[in-house]
Amino acid sequence: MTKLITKKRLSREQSQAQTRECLIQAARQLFVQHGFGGASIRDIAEEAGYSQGAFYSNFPDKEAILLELLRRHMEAEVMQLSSVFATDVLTGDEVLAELDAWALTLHADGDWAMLSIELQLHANRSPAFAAEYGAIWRVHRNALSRFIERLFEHLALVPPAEPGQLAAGFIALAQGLGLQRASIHPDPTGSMIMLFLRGLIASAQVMAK
Amino acid sequence: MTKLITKKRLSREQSQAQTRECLIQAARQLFVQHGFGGASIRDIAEEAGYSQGAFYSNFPDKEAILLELLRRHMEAEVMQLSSVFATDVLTGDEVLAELDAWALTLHADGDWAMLSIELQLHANRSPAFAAEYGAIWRVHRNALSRFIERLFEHLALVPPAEPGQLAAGFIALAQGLGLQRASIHPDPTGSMIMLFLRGLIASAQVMAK
Amino acid sequence: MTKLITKKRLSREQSQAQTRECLIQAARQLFVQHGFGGASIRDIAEEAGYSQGAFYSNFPDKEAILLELLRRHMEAEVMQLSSVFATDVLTGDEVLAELDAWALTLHADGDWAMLSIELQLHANRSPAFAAEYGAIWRVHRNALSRFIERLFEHLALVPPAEPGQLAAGFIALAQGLGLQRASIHPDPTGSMIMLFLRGLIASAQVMAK
Amino acid sequence: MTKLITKKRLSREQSQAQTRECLIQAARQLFVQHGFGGASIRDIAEEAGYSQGAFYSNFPDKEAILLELLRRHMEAEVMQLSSVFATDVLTGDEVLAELDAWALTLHADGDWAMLSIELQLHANRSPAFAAEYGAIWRVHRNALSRFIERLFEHLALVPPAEPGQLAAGFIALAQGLGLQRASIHPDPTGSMIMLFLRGLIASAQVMAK
DNA sequence: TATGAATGAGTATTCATTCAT
DNA sequence: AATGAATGAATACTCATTCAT
Repeated sequence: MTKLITKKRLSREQSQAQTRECLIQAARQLFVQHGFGGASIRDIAEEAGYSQGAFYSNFPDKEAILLELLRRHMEAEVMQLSSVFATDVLTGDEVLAELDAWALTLHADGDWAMLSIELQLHANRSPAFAAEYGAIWRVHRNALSRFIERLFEHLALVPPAEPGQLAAGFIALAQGLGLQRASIHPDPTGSMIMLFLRGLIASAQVMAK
Repeated sequence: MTKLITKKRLSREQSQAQTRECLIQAARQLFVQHGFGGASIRDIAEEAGYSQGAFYSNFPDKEAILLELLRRHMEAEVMQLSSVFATDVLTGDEVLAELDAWALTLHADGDWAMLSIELQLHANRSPAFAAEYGAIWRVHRNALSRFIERLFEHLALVPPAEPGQLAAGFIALAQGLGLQRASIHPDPTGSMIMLFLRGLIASAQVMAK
Repeated sequence: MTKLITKKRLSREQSQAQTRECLIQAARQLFVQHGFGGASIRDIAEEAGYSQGAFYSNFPDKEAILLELLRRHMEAEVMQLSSVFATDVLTGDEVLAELDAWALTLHADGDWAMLSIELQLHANRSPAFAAEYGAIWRVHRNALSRFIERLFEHLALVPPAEPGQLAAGFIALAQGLGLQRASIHPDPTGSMIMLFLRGLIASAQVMAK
Repeated sequence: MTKLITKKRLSREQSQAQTRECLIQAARQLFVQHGFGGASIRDIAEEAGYSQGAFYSNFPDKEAILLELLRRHMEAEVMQLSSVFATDVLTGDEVLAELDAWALTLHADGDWAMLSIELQLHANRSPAFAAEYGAIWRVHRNALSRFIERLFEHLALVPPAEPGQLAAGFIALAQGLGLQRASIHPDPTGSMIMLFLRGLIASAQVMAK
């Protein structure tokens, strides 16, 4: 997102918020395209239509803008999942339908897949970043985990493994497919995830009364 | 692996092979630790105990050593898979046991997961590299794909999707789990993969006679 | 020219202009002394009293500073020639006197000869540079060419060859003499040029009415 | 010139002489194409079909092969000029015809023009090289100088300047035109030189009896 | 707040040269 | 005499970061 040239006078705060926003969107785009290491602050600032100095007026360093992106994604993700939880009474088929929709969502936001991998990789290397990242990741996994739990309850089946582990597995699958999608071939991320999920359901045992 | 200071005289060829080997192992280690972009040739050469020039006497550029690592891993992988194919008469259960062993292998080589992701990411960004990488990747997937095909034949089941796609799915899962393992928690990649595989088997239809 | 340490506060623009100027003069000196290939950016920056980064804040690459030097010389050259054209009514002898003065000017700027050769050599090897260089060179030759044309008109003589070719010949002579001057012996470039010019005049035919 | 693969056994000396010759021709070609600084020893050795070590078995360093090229050119040049002097009785017109032929020779050996400039430039920068180069250059100029002297004697004219200076002027002109020829336009070096020479003749005074 | 010139440490890569074979 | 792996210093160029304006 490039700097908007507007005639309306913005208050100081509004104007700063706009600068921040432009920088964040530019960073997002460039991290996705070239990775965290491959995107330079100069390029981010330029893409946003500002100077390098503007970057440092808004963020202490390069890592900070990556964390901001993570924070934003988490917010979106949480909202999405909680909207699924909103309607509490669902049949097993309805839940699967919801999941289908969620899987397609993953597919749609192709950018996020790459960004998510950048985040993960950076966490693997920067302990400071790992702490913040880990916390957010756990929230994400727990949400997915509770979802899976509920799904099996609805179906009156015993999950074939601890729900937390299944959740981690699905996140891994989504990340791995995202990694491939960019280069290998246009692949059906969504349907792949559903395929594995249906497999898990098929192999689950009926719950003991 | 640092340069070995040996008193034994090595022949020319042996000495060169040693240098090459040291550089490759140093590169492997540093690529895993800091990523392709994060590992400098200076560091690789230093870690190996040689000068930067020694690197360029052995490899045309930085990408070349990454490809060499890929080539080596593939050789190992292919040997491993073909050893499973060696004994032709296996019951369904025997094949699953073999697979269990194979899945544990994946887990053992923890480094490879990270390296594999570096490879994939670099391919996503360097078209020249992507060409070479893609070729090797396809070989890998096809080997796995034929394996899956055989497995379902043995079990007299119809695979729930095209074997090539299932293969890609398992590779994605392994990569994604590897990505998590380094930072999140020590998790049982192998058993996760078996879990999904058993699910697929459970959801497959019996083959029509 | 080394960085001037001044106590006076300079405005932003003035300070940048000073940096640029120091770099240009340092580059000029080192290109003359060691050639384009032999002068490193590190040396240029150091000679100017700045960091290498300062160079790249002011010029996109090494070629750019060479072009800047060319541009500057051309401006000076064009101003000089146009001042000769200024007074329109000149007798043949007066024109020759003007030329004598101009030829001595060539001699004065001893450095330029070497720089001019560096420029030409670099153009012979870098097609990108050749394009820019060629354009400026043609302007130079055309100015000289028109001058020669006018001179022969004044003298009512037919030039013994196309003025453009004669201009190229004089430039070649000046460059060749410059090349020798640095090492062989201190020789009077100016008078040599006049000698050849008077020869051409002597061998020219009287213009038909 | 690439290594010749011959079945005939060469004596040790012959074989070394062949290696030397190949290296010299390869160096000649690459110095012309890329300049002295731009041609690497690795490239020269490779072009000749040998290893870098072979270069150092035959020449102490890079400058040595440049000097060897100079020495060879001098031999050729001296032979050429002395063949012109061979026939002692020539009319003025015959001498001009000879000169025409000589001028065309200059044109033909386009390579030498560039090499000559490389030589001159390197002499301007390396005092050690300059000493050797200067000696050879003076021989060349003196030969040309005596030639010009004789020409004017034949024509019974007083040369318009010291013959040594005229000789230097013609060499400069030839070098300058050579410099331009590579990049600017296909130009008539030979005829340009004759044009200037005829001019000098036209402007010369008849010799006092 | 935002600018962007300047810094200094870093990058991949090249090269003349050495030396054990 | 010829090889070519290895060296060490140099090269053009990039980048996150600082700071006077």
